[in-house]
Amino acid sequence: MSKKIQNISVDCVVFGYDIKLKTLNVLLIKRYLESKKKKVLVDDNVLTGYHMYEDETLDDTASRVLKELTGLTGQYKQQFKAFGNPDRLTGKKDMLWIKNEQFNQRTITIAYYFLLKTDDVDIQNNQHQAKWYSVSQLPQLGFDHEQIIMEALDDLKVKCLSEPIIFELLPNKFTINEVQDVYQSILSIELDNRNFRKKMINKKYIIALDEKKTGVSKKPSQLYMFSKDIYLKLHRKTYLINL
Amino acid sequence: MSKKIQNISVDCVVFGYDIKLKTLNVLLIKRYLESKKKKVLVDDNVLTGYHMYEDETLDDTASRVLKELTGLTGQYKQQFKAFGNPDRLTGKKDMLWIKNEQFNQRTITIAYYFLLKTDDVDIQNNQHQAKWYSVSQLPQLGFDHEQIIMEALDDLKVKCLSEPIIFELLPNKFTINEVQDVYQSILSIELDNRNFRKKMINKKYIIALDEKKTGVSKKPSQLYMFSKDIYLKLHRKTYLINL
DNA sequence: ATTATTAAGCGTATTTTTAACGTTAATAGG
DNA sequence: CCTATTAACGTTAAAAATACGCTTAATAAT
Repeated sequence: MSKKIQNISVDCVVFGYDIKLKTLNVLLIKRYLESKKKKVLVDDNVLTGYHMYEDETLDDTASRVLKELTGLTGQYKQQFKAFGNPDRLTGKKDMLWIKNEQFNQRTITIAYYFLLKTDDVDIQNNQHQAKWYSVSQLPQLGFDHEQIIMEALDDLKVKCLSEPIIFELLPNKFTINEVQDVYQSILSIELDNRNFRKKMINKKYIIALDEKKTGVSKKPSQLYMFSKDIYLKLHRKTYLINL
Repeated sequence: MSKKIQNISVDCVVFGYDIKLKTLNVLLIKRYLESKKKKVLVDDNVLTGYHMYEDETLDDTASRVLKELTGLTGQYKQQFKAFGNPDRLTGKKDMLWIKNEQFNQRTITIAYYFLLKTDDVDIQNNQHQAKWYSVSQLPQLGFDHEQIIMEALDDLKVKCLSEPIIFELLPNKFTINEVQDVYQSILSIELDNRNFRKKMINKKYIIALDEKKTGVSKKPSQLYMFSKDIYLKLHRKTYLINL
């Protein structure tokens, strides 16, 4: 077993999109304070994160965090920022009693976010009591984790406008309106359905299937899939100065 | 004096724009290997970076690196990625002799880039023998520093298209053609001068001065300045899905 | 069975932006 | 005074974004 690196951790913002409720969520766990003498439940929530091992890459550590939390592997992940203010772990007054036992050293955390579907996570049988929270209604958060989530969301907002990562949040087969809903959830805006639809259908890498989605809505809706192959073939970067 | 954190460093990619040569450059120093017994000059170049101190923020450390290297403070800086592969410091064979003395521990580095003008740095009286190298003709680089520079450049390419950071590389008063040259240097592309000029002049935050630049070229050229105030007032983000 | 409701989907006019390229203007140097 | 050179203005056509009217096919209510 490889050695833990004590002062470096990887924290993961696990974004999960709920296709039925049309909400972007974050997976959070309850926080415990542990010292040699006692273990106390704190009344707030935190991201999951682990310390790095000596022989791991940063990406490895992030993947390990996700796997232990959700059982999932191979999901889209993105390192977006390192956090390391000296007071980031000791901001709260209720933690002073434990300060010298657990937090006698600075911890720098490298923050990642993951993109997946809430449906893919079995939230019931979960040792960490993990729960989904809508990004628009976050509960009380521990440490600097609210800041970390907000900066993850900012990065996601920028990135989803220029890269097709939105499809990481949807099933393989989706309707145009479902894509629109994802954008609206992430960006907190309203889009014109007719113009959005036109734009999407014109993309060569959005492929109409011989299949319709029935039952859910009034009129059955056309199903599409995203072809990463076609996207990659067509997209050598075009530079558009847009200040 | 505060304690050094042994396994966390901040490496800085110092981008300097040379307005006369129209090149984007990186400031590099010669690499030395130091052990208790000897100090040897290695035949390659590296970025500057220091270990963090216990009471510093990451931004503080980055600013300290730049100040010690160039004497400058308050320059534009951007944290862009953390690097931490287990083998990142020990890739080269010539370093095996020193491996167990200096590099017995993993070092994670948080990488920043800075934007400034080559003119602002006094390269002559420099204790580190720092030198500018064009990003298109980089010399032999130590560790994983070539990768770090390339990823910094990638980030800069993306960011300069959506934020007005280009002006960090230019003097307060500049011509439209000088702005175009910066874009061309960073992006390695050619732009149509007439269309570029039109686009720039139409921006409300690009302000024509009562002054012309003479002597350098044939026809005297109009000088402009960038107003950050106006930019910030006008720019609530507009969302343009551009996949 | 008929009708109202609702989400899906098509179409068209207007404005804005991009892209391609022709032309004129002001200087330095001979 | 002529020429080379860089600055700067202008025109046009194509493409993209925006705004908005209208039809269609299902389900739910009467």
